[in-house]
Amino acid sequence: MLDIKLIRQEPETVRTALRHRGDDPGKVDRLLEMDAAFRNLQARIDTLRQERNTKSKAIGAIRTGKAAGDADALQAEVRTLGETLTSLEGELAQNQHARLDPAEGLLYQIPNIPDASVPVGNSEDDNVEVRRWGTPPTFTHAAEPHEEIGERLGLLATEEATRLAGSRFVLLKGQGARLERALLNFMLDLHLAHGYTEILPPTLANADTLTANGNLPKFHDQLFQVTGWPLYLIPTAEVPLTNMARGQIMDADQLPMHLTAGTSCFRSEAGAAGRDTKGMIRVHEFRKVELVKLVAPEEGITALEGMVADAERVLQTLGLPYRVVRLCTADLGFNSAITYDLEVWFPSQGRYREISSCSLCTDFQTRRGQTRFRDGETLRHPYSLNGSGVAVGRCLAAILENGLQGDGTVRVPDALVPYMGGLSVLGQARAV
RNA sequence: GGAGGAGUGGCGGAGCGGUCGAUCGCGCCGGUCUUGAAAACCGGAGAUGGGUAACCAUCCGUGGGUUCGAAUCCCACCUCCUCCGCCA
Repeated sequence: MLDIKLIRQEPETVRTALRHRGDDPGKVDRLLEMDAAFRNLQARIDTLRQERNTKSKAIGAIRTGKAAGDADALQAEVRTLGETLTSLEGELAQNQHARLDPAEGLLYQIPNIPDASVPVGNSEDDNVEVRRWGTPPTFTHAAEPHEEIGERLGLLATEEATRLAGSRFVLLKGQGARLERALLNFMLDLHLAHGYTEILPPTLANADTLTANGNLPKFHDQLFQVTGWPLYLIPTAEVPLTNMARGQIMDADQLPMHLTAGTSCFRSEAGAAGRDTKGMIRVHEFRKVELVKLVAPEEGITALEGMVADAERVLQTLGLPYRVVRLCTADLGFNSAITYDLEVWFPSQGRYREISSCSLCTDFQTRRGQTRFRDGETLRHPYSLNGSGVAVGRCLAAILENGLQGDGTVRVPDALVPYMGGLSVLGQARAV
C-alpha cells in the first residue's frame, strides 16, 4: 500500500501513476474525500474521549475521597457521552473499513507508483528489450517441443501425471526427475555463492500471510485452498520469504537481507484455459528458486540490478540464450515499481518465453506488512525485492529444446554434469 | 485426540477495577569520570493515529461484553508451553 501522507501531499503524482497503468485516477479523489471525513470524525471522537476520561477520573477521585463533588451527576453525564461516542465510533468503523479493509479498502486498491525510469505504455507490446545474451541455436534438424522430447526419451510422463492428478500436472521420471533435482540444487548453490541465505519454508501459508503479500483477497481464485483448513498452497516462495520479517522492527545491521528458497509453487491457472496446454510451461505445480531481498531504500536500484544479474548468471552458466525485458507501466505488477523479465529462447516456438521476473517493490509491501528497521532515531520501511532465479520447470524445458542434438538426444549443460552423476547426454541415440 | 498452564514494551518479569503506557532488572542511547575502554553514578528512551505546535486519542495475544472508568472482571477465538496418546 502507498503512504496515505504521500497521497495527501502529492495527489497528482498518484493520479498520473494510475493513468500510466491504465487504472482509474478517480480512486485518488474518492480516497482523499474519505480521508478528510475520517480526520474530521477522529478529531470529534478524540475530544469526546478526552472529556470522558477526565470526568471518569474525577468520579474516581470523589469515590476514593480525594476530591469533593457530585459523583452521581458526573456519572449521568458520562453515560450520555458514551452513547454519543458509540454512535460516532460506528461511523468511524465504517469509514475505516471503506478505506483500509484489505479486501475492499480503497487504499489497498491503489497500486505502487512506477519508477520514473519505467517506460510508459499501453500493453505488453510496449515493453522494452534491454539486452540479449547468447545466440539461439541453429539446428540442422527440426526443432522439437520439449514435451515431445521428454516423452520420447522417457523423461516425462504426461499420461501418468493426468491419471494421478489431472491436466496441467507434470510427472518426471528417471533422468528427467534427476535433471529437475540437479537444476534445483545447482541454482541454490549458485545463489549461496552470490551471498543469499537458503530458506526452506512451509509451502502452505495462512490467510494473513497471503493478504500481506496481496494474493488475497484479490487473487483468491488463483490459489489452491486446503479444504477444512485456513491454509493455502503458496503460489511462490516470495510469499513466505517476504513475510518472514512481517511486523518486525529490525536493527539496521540486519540489512541487507538476501534470501533464497527452492520450493514447489501452486497455481490454479484460472482463466488460462487453452493457453500453453501442453508441456511444462504452464502447470498447477512447479518448482521455482526464488530470490528475495530486504534493503535500505537507498540501495533499492542497486539491489535490483544485482538480483537481475544473479538470475542471469543461472542462464549464462547453463548456456541458455535469453533476453532481458523492462516492463512498461501497463504490464507492471500491482506491487512493483520496476520489473525486469528474463525470457529464455524456446526453439520449437521460435520465441523467448518468460522464465524470471525481478521486481523492486519499494516500501509498498513492507508498509502493508509493517516491516521496519531502525535508522538512527527513526523507524523506516525497508525496500523489498523479489525475483525468480529461476523457474525450474521452464528451465528444464528450455534445456531439452536448446540442447537437442541431431541424433535425438539432449546435451546436458556442463555445469549440471556433476549434479547428474557425470551424465552428459540424456536419452539413447536414435539408430541412423 | 485427552489433561493442565501461559500470553504485558527489544528481552526477562511485576501489576489483577480508578493519573497504569504501565514498578523493576537486562539490553539500548546521552552525560559525568577516564589517555581510552570497562565499572560506577546521573539522565533519556515504546508504537500508531490526529494536530503547525502545545497537546490529545488509541494500543497490555485477537474479537466481543460488563462498567462512569478495564492490562485488571465475563465470553469466544488464536497462539505457545508441559504431560499422556498417536506418528514420518
